[in-house]
Amino acid sequence: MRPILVTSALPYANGSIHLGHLVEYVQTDIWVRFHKIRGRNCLYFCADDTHGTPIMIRARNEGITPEALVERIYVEHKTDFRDFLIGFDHYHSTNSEENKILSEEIYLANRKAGHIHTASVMQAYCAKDGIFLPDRFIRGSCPSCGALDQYGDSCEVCSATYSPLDLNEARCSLCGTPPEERESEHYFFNLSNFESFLKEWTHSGALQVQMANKLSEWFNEGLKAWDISRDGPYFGFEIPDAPGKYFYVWLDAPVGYMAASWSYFKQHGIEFDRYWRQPDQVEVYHFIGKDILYFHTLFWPAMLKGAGFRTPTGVFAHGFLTVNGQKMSKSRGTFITARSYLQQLDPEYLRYYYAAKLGKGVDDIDLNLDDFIQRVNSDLVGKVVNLASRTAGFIHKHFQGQLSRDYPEDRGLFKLFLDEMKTIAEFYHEREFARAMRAIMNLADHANRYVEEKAPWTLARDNHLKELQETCTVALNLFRLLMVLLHPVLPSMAEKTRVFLNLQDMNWTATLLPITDTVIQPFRPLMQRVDPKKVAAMVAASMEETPPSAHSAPSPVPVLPVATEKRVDEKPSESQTIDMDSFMAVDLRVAKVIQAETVTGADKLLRLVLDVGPLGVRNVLAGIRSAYMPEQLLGRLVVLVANLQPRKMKFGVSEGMVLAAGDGAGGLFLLSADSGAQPGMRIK
RNA sequence: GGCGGGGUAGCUCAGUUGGUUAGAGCAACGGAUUCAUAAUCCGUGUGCCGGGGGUUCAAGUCCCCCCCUCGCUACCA
Repeated sequence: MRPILVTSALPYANGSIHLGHLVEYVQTDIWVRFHKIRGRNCLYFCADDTHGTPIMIRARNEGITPEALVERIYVEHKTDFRDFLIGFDHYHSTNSEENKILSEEIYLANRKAGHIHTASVMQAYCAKDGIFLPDRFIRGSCPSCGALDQYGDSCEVCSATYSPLDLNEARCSLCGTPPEERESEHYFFNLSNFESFLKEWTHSGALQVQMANKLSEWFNEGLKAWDISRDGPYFGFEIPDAPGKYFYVWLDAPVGYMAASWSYFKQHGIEFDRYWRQPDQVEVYHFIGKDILYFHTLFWPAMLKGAGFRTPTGVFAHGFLTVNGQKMSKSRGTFITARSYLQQLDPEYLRYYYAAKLGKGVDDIDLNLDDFIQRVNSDLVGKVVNLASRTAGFIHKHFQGQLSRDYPEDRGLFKLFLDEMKTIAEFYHEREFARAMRAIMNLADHANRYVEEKAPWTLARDNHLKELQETCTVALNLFRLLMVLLHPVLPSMAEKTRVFLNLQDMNWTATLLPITDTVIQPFRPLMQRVDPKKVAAMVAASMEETPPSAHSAPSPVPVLPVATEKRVDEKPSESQTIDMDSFMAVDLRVAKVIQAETVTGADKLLRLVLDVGPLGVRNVLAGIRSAYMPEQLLGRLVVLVANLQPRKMKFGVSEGMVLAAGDGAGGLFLLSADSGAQPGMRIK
């Protein structure tokens, strides 16, 4: 079996770990632990994602350096993960030497291969703060509905999307200064160069079907070049040969997977290239949330491919977390951090509950707190722990902790369990944890039924000691198998079980033999039931916590920054020649603007009513509001594409298109016909 | 607005290529039991399978329309 390398997405070093993040880390950790206890060579890596404007700003607000902030968060994250029993082999940081070296290497290799180009970009710039402002750092009133204090990219009230430069009364959210437009040279990664490779890769079985389908939507829309640079000051790595330009945080974030492993390999004498250059040697899997699919299934494999590295064997996406059926919310107290959870509750409750909900798909999962209490108590305490609790007493009371010399007749239960374990192993491997948990609890029911029917309390009363000892030996053996099965989910309880039963380990080997003729420890509660009061206390405490800053917006998923800046691609598209017929297929006409008006709710459109002579009157929605006032268009002659398929839009049907020149960045210039031309004349 | 995923018992969810009286766990209710962290065991479901049409001998499962919900995406024509 080839070794496997597994990662979870890197949490952003701008905030605390919360229950939404933990879905992914718990899911990955269970999968990794499963493979490990079955003896497979498996390594699990992760790191803090440390770069970008939000980190820089937060550090500035706190009056510390970004490095100091990142270091502090690193310790916090690491502690949270440790306490949730997430067993990384190494937890690293993207702000590391390894990451810098690898990011540069990947960039330079791609540049050498011709996958990088530059282009000019218009962006909002705050002169006072001296930085280019990401969309989320600009606030103003929505140009569409007028709602106050909205982000620069979309309106939370009417859900309109727009450019930050279109906001009314736009202000830098840091200092309140109105931003100015400024041009800057940016570096782009030519994603479209990888289209055929990506199409092949995404259908190679590396992805879940739902994900592959989503990908084909993106392919249909066309792959766009990716803006990978940001202007300084920016907390990140400076781009080689480009002073003042930095890698966009999303460029070096996934490289963090490699950097983390490299750091580990150096300490353990493992060859880096074996893992990252030779796809036939090792399997590489990334666990991610479905929100960052784009980065992991397009940019990331393309970057790796372009730089001559191997690509991932699989990318597994999961859904979002809701709490009590709704988005996590601070006002409802359901935005719960890892730490507030731990202050009240046992991490294994949550690990089990998530396991009981998770499948291989990308569906969202719901943490219903009442269900959580019932489910954990009933399954873990009532069924599993109870099995040991109800039989161990007899073993100590009557046999000084000694199990039967030989494994007794057990109605075939031990064998049944072993057989079922094969199915359950398959479930684990397929990430069908919910099915696995159901199958395990079904076995627990079998075991409890056995105890019920043998009625050891009656055997004790009637002094049938041999049978009593045998019955309890069987029950404890079944309990042990259950705990081996649950080991990936409940590592701490598995360890307590190991001590309790005096076992060498709790591994899941192919040849599990019954334990007999041995002395076990006195039973001690292996898990306390969930106390509803503590759950309530946790919610209450989460309700009191006010958001530390406006920028850590609540989100049900691991949040990483997303590129949203507008960009201008200077590179002319590959122009092919067309024949005369193709050109003549376009029916261009002179048209006269007889009416022009703004469109309510649309900040880029003008509604034009055009006189096209013999063709009648046309209604056209044109995206030219940024350059023209309606009044100045009245009576003007323009060029109309008359046979364009009518387009139904949110604001009505557009029956054609008026031609204008523009580079997408700044100006927009309508074409017109010389005086003397008449509406409806054909242009050719 | 467009695209995609959902909508199945009080709760959380399964339901294979359409085929017998639609399932599981938890909760609830009735009974048993008392070894066990008020745990366990037996028994109990009149669920318009979101609504309405349609195809079919037969539809939760296929087709069309609508409603609700979540996500992505849109001011471009």
